Amino acid sequence: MAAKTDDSGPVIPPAIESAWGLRERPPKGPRPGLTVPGIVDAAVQVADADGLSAVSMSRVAKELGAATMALYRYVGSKDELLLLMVDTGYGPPPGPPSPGDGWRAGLTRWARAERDVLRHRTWLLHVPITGPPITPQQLGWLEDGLRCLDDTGLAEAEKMSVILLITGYVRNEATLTAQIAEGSRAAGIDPGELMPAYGRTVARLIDPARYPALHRVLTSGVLNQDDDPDDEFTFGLDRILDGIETLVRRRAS
Amino acid sequence: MAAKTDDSGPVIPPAIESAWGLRERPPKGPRPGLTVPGIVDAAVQVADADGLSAVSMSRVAKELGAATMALYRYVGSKDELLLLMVDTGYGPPPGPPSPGDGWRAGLTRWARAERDVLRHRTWLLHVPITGPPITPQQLGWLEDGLRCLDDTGLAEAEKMSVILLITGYVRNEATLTAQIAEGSRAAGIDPGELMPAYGRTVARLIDPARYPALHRVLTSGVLNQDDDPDDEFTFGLDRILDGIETLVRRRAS
DNA sequence: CCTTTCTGCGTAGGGCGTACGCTGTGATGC
DNA sequence: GCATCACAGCGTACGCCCTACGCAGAAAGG
Repeated sequence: MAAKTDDSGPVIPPAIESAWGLRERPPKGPRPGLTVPGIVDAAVQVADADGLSAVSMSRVAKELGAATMALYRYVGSKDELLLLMVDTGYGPPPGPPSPGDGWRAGLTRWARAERDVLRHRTWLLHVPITGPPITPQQLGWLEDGLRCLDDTGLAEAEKMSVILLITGYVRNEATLTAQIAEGSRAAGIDPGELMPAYGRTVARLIDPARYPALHRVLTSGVLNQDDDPDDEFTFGLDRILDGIETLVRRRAS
Repeated sequence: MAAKTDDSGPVIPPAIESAWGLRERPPKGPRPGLTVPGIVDAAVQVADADGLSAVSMSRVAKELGAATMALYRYVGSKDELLLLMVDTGYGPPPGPPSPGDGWRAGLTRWARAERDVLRHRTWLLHVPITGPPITPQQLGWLEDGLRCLDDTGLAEAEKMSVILLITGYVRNEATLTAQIAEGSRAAGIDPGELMPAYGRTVARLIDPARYPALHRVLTSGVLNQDDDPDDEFTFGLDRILDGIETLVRRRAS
């Protein structure tokens, strides 16, 4: 006669249940010296400071003054810890759209919010994603995105596809931007100098006759001007929103 | 007075130079028993058979009947090997668009070609990308994509952005599709049953009052119908192409 | 034939994640 | 007040990873 009677349905990892507040402390035994949120916070701090590759079980444990294996009383595996790190790393969702805003303004705000998070925590992009969102804040982001489409007349499946489309774009754009920053840091050169250097390298490698279109891009000097990454982001986002607008208009008529 | 006098420009890893055929064998010393393409092919075979995580230097060496450290005479690091694996894994680009086709048909064909590759070699999605494309076939894909936009009147920078937008979409879509397949295999359930199971799990976790839009999606039964992944792919691609079409029209007028 | 230069690769070092089992704690039931 | 027993902490050990280093032997030039 326990409170849990949901034998049906797939098994949820213990750490996920605790993220939803569905886990109470067993009455017996010694008091836990650590907590799941404490461990996750420490891991996030390590990732913020030294990148995702610095996040090892031993490093996180050291940060907490505990032994490596102590963590495994709280998380089932490193992957589980990473899942919780993503939930914490994204932070609270941006909130529902303002009542006056249309769907387009709402989605723009939503997309920029995610981009801002990914810009500050580029390690989020390196966490291997293992499944659809299942943690509270992740689903909160999804919720806030879906709400932007409330008055569009799109089918539920279409709303879902639109949200997936946009979040995919944001992640992709953030990945590319982060790569440039990371690449220039690794090469020890100025960030604004990386793409020109890349252009020169490619120009030296390719045969203009075999790669005419690419050669035209290179000689046009596109890579030499360092454009505001914000403009690049807005360009792609506007293209996608234009495409969605076409669909919304069609559904409205 | 060697043939190489390009001291300017960034350093290209030796393995990349050999991929461009810029490397001749030194006249002295014992004959190499291995070749870079042979090593890369072996690594690709391992990835095809057992996934990217099975690709270790020792595993590849074993496949070739060589010792682990022998590989380091040919590739500078594992990352370099991964870079070459991507080049080989993508295979030859799909070729330039047919003369009669418009840009939209051309890009559709181009996008589907990449999707087909990523569907057969899902490990390509797990290779951490470290920089812009620099290998022959990768640049060939880029070339063929750019050619589709030859007659659109877009600026070179815009063409580049469009190609980035589409390849990003294709990768994202392929990642999601692969995750479903991988997740269902890991959970040991039918692929068509995974999303419904996911829907049931989320429905049990969330409070409908706090997640109204999400709750509406779940109760609409969207996740229960297993739609053709091809339709999902086409939906997103058409939205993006619609958005690009708006831009092309504006540039034409 | 000797020297040079390169290949193959054995050894070893420093990571990593985590299975297993021991020690001690501390609330519960008698 | 005490025995019980589930559980927290964590030390040890295993197997895997990448790769720096240096040595033995092969091939070609002089």
